[in-house]
Amino acid sequence: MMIDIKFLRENPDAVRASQKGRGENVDLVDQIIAIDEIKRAAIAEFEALRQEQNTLSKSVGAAKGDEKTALLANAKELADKVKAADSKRAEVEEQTKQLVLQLSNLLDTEAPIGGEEDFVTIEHIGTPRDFAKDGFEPKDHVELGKLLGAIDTERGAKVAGSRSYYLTGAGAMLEFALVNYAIQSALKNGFTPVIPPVLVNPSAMEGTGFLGQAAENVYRIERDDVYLVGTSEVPLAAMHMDEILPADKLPMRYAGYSSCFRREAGTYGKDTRGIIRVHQFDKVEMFSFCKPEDAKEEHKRLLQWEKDFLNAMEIPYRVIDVASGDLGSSATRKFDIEAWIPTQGAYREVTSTSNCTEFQARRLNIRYKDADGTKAIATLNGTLVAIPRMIVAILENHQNADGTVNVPAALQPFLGKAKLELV
RNA sequence: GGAGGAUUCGCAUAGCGGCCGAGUGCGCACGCUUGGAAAGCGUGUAUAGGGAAACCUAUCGAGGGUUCAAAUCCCUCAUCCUCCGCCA
Repeated sequence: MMIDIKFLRENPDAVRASQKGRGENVDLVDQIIAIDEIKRAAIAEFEALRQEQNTLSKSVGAAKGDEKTALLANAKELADKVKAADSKRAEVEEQTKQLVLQLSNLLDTEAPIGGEEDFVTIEHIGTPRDFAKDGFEPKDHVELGKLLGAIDTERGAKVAGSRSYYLTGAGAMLEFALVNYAIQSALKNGFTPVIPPVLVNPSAMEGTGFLGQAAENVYRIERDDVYLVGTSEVPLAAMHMDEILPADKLPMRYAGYSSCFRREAGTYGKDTRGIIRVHQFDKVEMFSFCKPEDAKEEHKRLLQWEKDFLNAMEIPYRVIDVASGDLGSSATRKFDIEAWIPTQGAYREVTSTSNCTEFQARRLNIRYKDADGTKAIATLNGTLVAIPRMIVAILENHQNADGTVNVPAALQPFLGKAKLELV
């Protein structure tokens, strides 16, 4: 399930409003309410018959002789009825489940309503550099990557097709430095570092909500019925699938480092140059399990840690509150951080944090337990660093007239140098 | 890829057609006992669904089958362990 069916039964208007805000199917709500009633009737009927059968079966065991023969005849007839009622119940339950799975998460009432363009800018941090004042035209990351021997997109395309690349020399070292710095900050903030599987089974994919509208962007290995994850959010969320977590351990925070795979279907014209949009990249992802009542606070914390990272990289950026139509089915609210990319004269998404409330947890059957019993848990995720886009931002923002690039102070200990030199 | 074994309530196990939602030990919680603690004693200790409630229903890796009745019998699948092969 995703939305709590009891909640839906009692607050159908709230669910309708949410679906409408996302630009998704509103009628679904009424279809579900209708079939839910049929389902409950079917359950009641099955259970009544089953109860009768259980009682009768017990008396068969105790009876002897003629009495037993007579009871057996009755019991046989009843068994058929039970079987019929049971398959009816199973059928209706499955139909209900399929419909409920189509519902997206309930929108946060504070999330802006609208499409991709209707985001609200929350703040700007830092000032885009004035290259005119510095007296040179900025080079883009592709050119810088070549001069530094850091990025090789031509050979990437030769070997693996479009949207593929090699990180070499300083580029590869930059990745290691970024990952090490990210993991070190995550450790400070109470995260457990994780290297998760990137090849997962359908239930993990389904549970995290990536087989809905997002399915087009997922690589599937048909022969073995497994998927390549587009983010370590998937294995991190599914890690506790079918588990009950102890309340006193919450929040549980994981920092996953993994490769991410995206088909990028339907983006043919977009970002064809460089490594802004690629089929494979590495990323450090924050993931948190917490009590639903703490989720909003946790979301703010994730956002703050993302900001801390950008600040440490000394890159100007803005924070946006993503609008309802552009949220993804799991998220109730999403904040993106967009870094300033000088050669594009634009802010481009580098990290993103979503509050999924109980949506994923309900589908993955993850709960927590305290003194009062077991309850729904909330999940949240946020990018600490997505390597290629961060490399783009660093190269372009910190370049010098000769093509060398200054290394942000925070990265210098990890990279062992203050400047990337030409090769 | 081939052969065998396993999968039961947090953990370890018992159960091999009805008296089993399930016994025992450990663990855990509460209480008694104690100057305090340990030991001892007692009680409790899954999850989900339906119902206003009493209560009922489901779940012994998953799914199907046999049967009036399945943890127990049969089939399929998954995972783990051991051995063989292959690869590193």
